[in-house]
Order: sequence, then structure tokens, then C-alpha cells
Amino acid sequence: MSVGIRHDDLRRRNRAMVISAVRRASQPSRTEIAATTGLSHSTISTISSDLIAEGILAEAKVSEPVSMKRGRPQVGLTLEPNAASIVAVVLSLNSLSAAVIDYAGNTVVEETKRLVTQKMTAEALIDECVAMVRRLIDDAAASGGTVLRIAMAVQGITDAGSRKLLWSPITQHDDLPFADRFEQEFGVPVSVENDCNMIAEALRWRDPVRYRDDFIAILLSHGIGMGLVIKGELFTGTQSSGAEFGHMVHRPDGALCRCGRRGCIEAYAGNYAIWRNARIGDENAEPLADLSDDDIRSIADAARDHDGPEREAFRKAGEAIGFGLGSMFALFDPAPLAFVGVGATAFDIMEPHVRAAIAKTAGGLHSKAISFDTEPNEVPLKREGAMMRALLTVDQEIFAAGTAPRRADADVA
Amino acid sequence: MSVGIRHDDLRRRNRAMVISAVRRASQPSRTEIAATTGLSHSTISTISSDLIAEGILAEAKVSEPVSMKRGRPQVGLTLEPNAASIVAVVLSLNSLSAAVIDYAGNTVVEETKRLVTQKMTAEALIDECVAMVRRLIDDAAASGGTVLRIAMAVQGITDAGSRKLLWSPITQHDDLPFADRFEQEFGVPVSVENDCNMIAEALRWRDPVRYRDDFIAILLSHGIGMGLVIKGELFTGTQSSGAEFGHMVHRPDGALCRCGRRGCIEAYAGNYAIWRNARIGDENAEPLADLSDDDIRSIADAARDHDGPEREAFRKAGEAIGFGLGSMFALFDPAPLAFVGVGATAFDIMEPHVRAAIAKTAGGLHSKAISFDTEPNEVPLKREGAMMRALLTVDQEIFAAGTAPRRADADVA
DNA sequence: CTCTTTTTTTCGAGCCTCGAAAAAATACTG
DNA sequence: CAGTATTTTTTCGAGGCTCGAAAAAAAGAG
Repeated sequence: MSVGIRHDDLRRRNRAMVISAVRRASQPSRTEIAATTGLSHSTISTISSDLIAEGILAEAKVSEPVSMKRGRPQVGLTLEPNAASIVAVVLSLNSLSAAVIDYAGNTVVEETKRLVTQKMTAEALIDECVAMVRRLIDDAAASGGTVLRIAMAVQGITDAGSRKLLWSPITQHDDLPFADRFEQEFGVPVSVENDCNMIAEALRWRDPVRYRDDFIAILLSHGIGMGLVIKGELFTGTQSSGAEFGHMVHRPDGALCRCGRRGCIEAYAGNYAIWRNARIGDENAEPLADLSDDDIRSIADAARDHDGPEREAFRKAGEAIGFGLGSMFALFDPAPLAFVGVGATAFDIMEPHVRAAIAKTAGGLHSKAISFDTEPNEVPLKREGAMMRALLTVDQEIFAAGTAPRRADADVA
Repeated sequence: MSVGIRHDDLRRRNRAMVISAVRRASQPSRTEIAATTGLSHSTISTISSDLIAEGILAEAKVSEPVSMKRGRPQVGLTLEPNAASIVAVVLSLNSLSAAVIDYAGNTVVEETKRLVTQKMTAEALIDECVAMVRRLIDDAAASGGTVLRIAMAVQGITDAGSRKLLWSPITQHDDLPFADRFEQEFGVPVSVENDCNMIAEALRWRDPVRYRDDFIAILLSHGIGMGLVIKGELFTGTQSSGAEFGHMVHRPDGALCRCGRRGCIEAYAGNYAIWRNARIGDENAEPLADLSDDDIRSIADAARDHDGPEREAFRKAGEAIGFGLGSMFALFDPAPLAFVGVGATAFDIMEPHVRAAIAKTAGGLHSKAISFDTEPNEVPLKREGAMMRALLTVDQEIFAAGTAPRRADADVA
């Protein structure tokens, strides 16, 4: 069972609250922080002056005072960009990109490279990632804080501890120990997480009003991925990264899926499945390994233009997604949805079928009210998500603990 | 966002830890509590003497000292039975039962009554429940502590705030405001929760080793219910009680379900569906309103005896459950399962089909390792679950806060 | 220049937990 | 049977943390 609260935990948690409030709001004053955290002004004052002395926060320059009120003007607090930096790595099919990002979230240096991931050995793939990160860290060495975390967003299934890539469509190899290798090379904690979970994390920061406590990100790509936030927390498996929406069963013993099984949602709604239904017309045909975005766009154009196998392929895709969502909504009530990736550009064709299918299910009570949004470009979302993941762990696990370099003279007593 | 930790929260939380440790273990000593909570001996000593002074805990009588060790013997702490009492109410199809239970979990008085729930008005149904609780409270008035909570376990969907029964197969009426009526009548906080969630809660206390942080209770009855514990918490919807496993979609546009939709798991695996497949052979036949346990047992006997429509009916049921579990396990990794209710007596017939179906899904990687258990009698589980629910809220929300009657002379200072 | 208003800091009080030492309660030992 | 060893529980002072009230700081208003 969970452990009691020690006296020193108290300070750590309240420091974490303050840091989190500053990261969330833009330049909140001490008074605002006191209001949002419910702590007293004196506590906020003490904690924030500590954090400033430790070089974690800074007072904002009052370039343009929005005062207009009388009284002492509020002083905004900001994150000190040089307090630390982190590395965000995004590995997808045939593409690797990474960036060094400062503590305030600004990109310092970045790099993107094409790889033929499916033909590389496990060693070579990891080596490429390590090499890119090393280049970037060296480039960024002059400017800013030391790298304290590395976070990686990767297509595929990761373990619950965010250490390994258990399985991925981008390579034939299993159990790639990214975290161990990175930690060995760079000596900082590393997490490796499913890219759709990172997309969900990013959406939360992009639009905290719409994507708050409960929402769903669905990546419509070669496969179907999902990032699920329930009651304010990323929903992950107990053993793995979880939320493999694409492999829920749509039709028992149905169409052949890339995973070798039958009837998965992905086998109807993944790019390869749409292509297969539109161009071959055989649900049992072997799935293609890869497909360009243009292929999907041209099928979508044909589907919009006239009735035919293309339109039927999207109907089947929409239906599979809709019934899948309906089954999910039987388990935990509907939530706002974001469809991300190239498939989102064709979502207008699928949407009526998605809604029609949901309406046939237990979740369909509210099918009209369920709100969809689309975002075609998943790449920046993945990187932002990985970035936020890394920054938040720095906030919570390092700076909240107050083990940061403390200047000897910074004490009041 | 969550609120900062105030200084007084600290005490409240640590008191809650101590109470919880005593409820969980059997007569733990102060030393053992210190070990499990991670708090210091002095803190445990202070808190437990407070709790004893407040009449919440008591020192166990050392009738049979198991010492055998030298040194001062440990003094076990127990819950003081008269510190409070609670009422657990269980409402199911055509049956109502309730009990007054003391703070230590012993039943003081209980009553069970048959009703024709489907023919009663909403008013009459609520009135019956209120009347039974009033009788029991009056009976128990002489002995023990005042009633501080009422918890109700009911078949059907409740709202996320545990106030109302939104929908239920036991009545044609919707939105039955049980909590409001009870609170009005008895002036104590009331929660109304889905019976399967209470079954899960009960399993956790019956066998905390097997049913710990992640497990699933499935009620095989006229319908199919589920109680889901993930990462140590009951998994509920954001709007409703959630986990309506029975209404996940097994076959799109498939068999006619009691809910009016098609292809739900329940339409293959509920008692009425098994009976329909075995006796009528038409998936579209109107579902029966009720069915005796003996009907199911006789179909099970026939299925065990010879191949025929009965065996086929159970095959279809097992398959529906298996594919449904497979879809769930795509979302959150497999966990130990308990099958509860009359259907569990026939689970031996279904099990191979359940496993075969799971093996065809993404969750099937571990299909051999998934562990099933059965418990035919759901009634005591529902009551135990409701009881624990009520007792835990008394622990956490009332006694942890320390607003309990404090004797004036009980202070050390 | 003085008054008003608002933000931020300072200061003492009150809790809470902790570690060390003391007290309590029992078994072992000769 | 008295003294010693051992284990549990309580006591006590120290150190931290948050809080409220008051003071200080920093502006605009008149």
C-alpha cells in the first residue's frame, strides 16, 4: 500500500505545485500562483524566492506593464531557460528526428534524418539515435543548461517502465533497449514512450481547454494508434504502453491484419487496409509494408469524386473506427477526439460512417454530441509531447526535490 | 489543477494511513504499522493514542499471546466496533436486502425481501428500500454506534457521483434518485453504485493477494456486468458507473440485445441469449425478461451431456466473452479474472472457447497465462462490497479528519 | 506630495514529524 | 528468584513547514 507522508514530502510537493503553475500559465504573479494552488501568499513567497535563488525560476522583465491598475504591479514569474535542457527524440518509420530544448521549452538545435528503419539491424538503429543525440548535445554545449533528461517518442509498443521498445512496425527486431543504451551513453535518465501517448500529451498543452481531463487522440496512419487520457492521466497498460485501439477486434475472424491476426480495426482502417480495399478488393491480401501519403490522398480524392471501391473502402474504415469507439465508450464514456495524421485529411469522408456506427452502440446515446477534431501533421505533436514529458519529469523529479545547486548564501535564517 | 498541500492535510492523511493499516491487517501492532506506512514510531504512537482516545481504535485483548519472543509484547490494534455503523443495501432484480454493520465489519441486523421490481413504480421501489433501512436502523438502535453512511449496490448504470440509478434492467424507470431520498430520510451521506463494482471491491478484501492492483470481475447473469480495477482503483466512467462490458460490440449488426441494439456481447453471453440460442435458435427473438437459475443449469447439463444446440449456445457465449476480453486487453493488458454469478457454474463449458477467442486477439500473447476463477454466488459479494465502500468512506472522510467526538480530557499537552 | 490600492515580504505562532533517549514489559540465565 | 537482555511503546526536544497579520514596497489618483 502507499506510504505515509513525511514532513519533507510536503515542501517537495508544494515546490512542484509552484513550478507546475509557472509552466502552465504564462508568467503568473505570486498572487496568481497563490490563488491557483490554494497555498498562502507567504508560502508562495518563500518557495518562489528559493526557486529563483536556485536558478530555476526568474522574474519576468516588465517590458510592457499591462498594469492599468493602481497598486504595486504584479511581477510575472518565468522558467529560467538555462536551468536545464532536455533532448526529445522522435523515431518513426524511416525517419528520425531529435532536438535539444531548453528549460523554458525553446528549441536550441534540431536535426531530422531519413533512415531505412526496416532494413537496419537493431544495433544500427540504436546507434543512429545515439549518434544524432550526441551531435546535438555537442552543438548545444555552449548555450544553456546541462541536459537532464532524454525522452523518446517511438511508433510501437513500449514497456510500462518506458525502458524498451517491445515491438514496432518500423523494425523486425523486438525488445530494443533504447533507455539502457542512452543512459549508458549520456548518463541521464531516459524514457521511451509510445508516440500516440506523446501526441496526447502535446494536445493537452496546445489546447488545455478542449483537451483536459478526458480525451482521445487517434493516429490514422499506416497503422492505427491511440493516446488516451482519462481522469487527467495518460492511460497506459500495466505491462506495456497500452491503448492498442487498432488491434481491438472489429469483426471476429475478419480481414487480415498486419499483426498476423484477423479482424482488427487496423485491418479495415489502416492506410494499407484502405488501399487494399480500394485497389485490390481482397481483405485477405498481404498488407503492404509502406505506403506514401500521396497514395492515400489520391484514394481520398477518388472517393470524394465518385461512388466506387474507394468510397467503399473509406466507409469500411469509418465503420470499423466507429464500432471500435462504441465499444470503448461502453467501458468509459465518450470524450473529445482528435484524429491525427495523414488519415485525418480524409476524415471528412469517414466521419458520417463513424458517427453512424457509434450510434448503433451503447456509447451512441451521445453520438451527436461527441466532438471530433483533425490535425493532419503528427510530427510536431510527437516532438512537443516528448518535450513536455521530459520537462515535466525535470520539474517534478529533480527541481521539486530541491537538490539543485543551492548557493550557500541564499538562506534567510 | 490539483491543490497544494496544507499543513493540516498532512495529519489527516497520516491518520487515514493508520486507520487503513488497521483495517487491512488483523490486529497490527504499532510497530507493524510503522513498518508498513513508513512513518516513524513516534508519529504512529501519537496518532494511534489519539485515535484510541477518540474511540475509533482499541487495543486488542491479549487473550492468547503468541509471543514466544522476549521483550515487551506487541499490542494489537483493532477497530472499535461501536465507533460507528453503516448500512449496506443490495437491490437486484426482484430482490432487496440490507444490513446494518458495525465499524469492525460485523453484521448487526439484516433483512432480505422479494419484490417484483419490474412492476413497481419508481416511488414504490424507493419507498420499499427506505422502509427496510428504517426498520433495520430502528432494530439496531440499541446496540452500537450511530449510522454514518449508507451504501447501495444496484444492478444497472449509476452516475459518476454515485447519486442516481440512471438506467437499470430491474425497472422500466430511469433516473431513480436513491441517494437524495435516503439522505433526506436519514440525514447521512449515501452512495449508489453499480453492483459489479461492489463485487470487485469485495474480491479485493477477500483475496488481496490475487486481487490487488489489476483485476476484472465479470458477472455472468441475465445480463453481463463488469467491475474493473486498474492500477489499484475502481475503473468507472467519467459520467456513469462505466465498464459496461456486456455492451461492447461483438458482431456489428449481430444478435438482438436486451438494450435494443445489435451485436452486444450480452446478446450472445447473457442468460437470455444462451437460452435463446439453445431453445429457439433465433438470434433475433425478443429477449426474455427473466430466467431462473435452474433454466441455465439445465441447459448447462445438456451441453455437458451431448453435442447439440445447448453446447453451441455456450460456445457462442464463450466466444463473445473471449473476443470482448481480447479487445479490452488491447487497451490495458490482461489481468486476473473472476467470473461471478450463476453463469460461473457453467464456465467450465465456456472456458475453452473463451481462451480460443482470446488467443486470436492482440491480448492473446498471454492467453495461456491469463488466470480465471469462478464464484457462483454473487449476493454476499455485493453486500460485502457495499459494506467496504461505506466503511472506507467513514475511515477516510470522517475519522481521518478528526472531527469525531473528542473527549475533552484526552490531550497530552 | 500625500493618500489609496495592490503586491510582496517579514515575523512570530502553531503544528507536525523525527530521532534519541527513556520507560515499560516480557523472556532468558545462572 | 534476581538480574540481564530484548523488544515495544512513549516521551521530549529539535527542526521544518505553513499560516495569518502586519509591515514594506511600488505603483496610480487626486
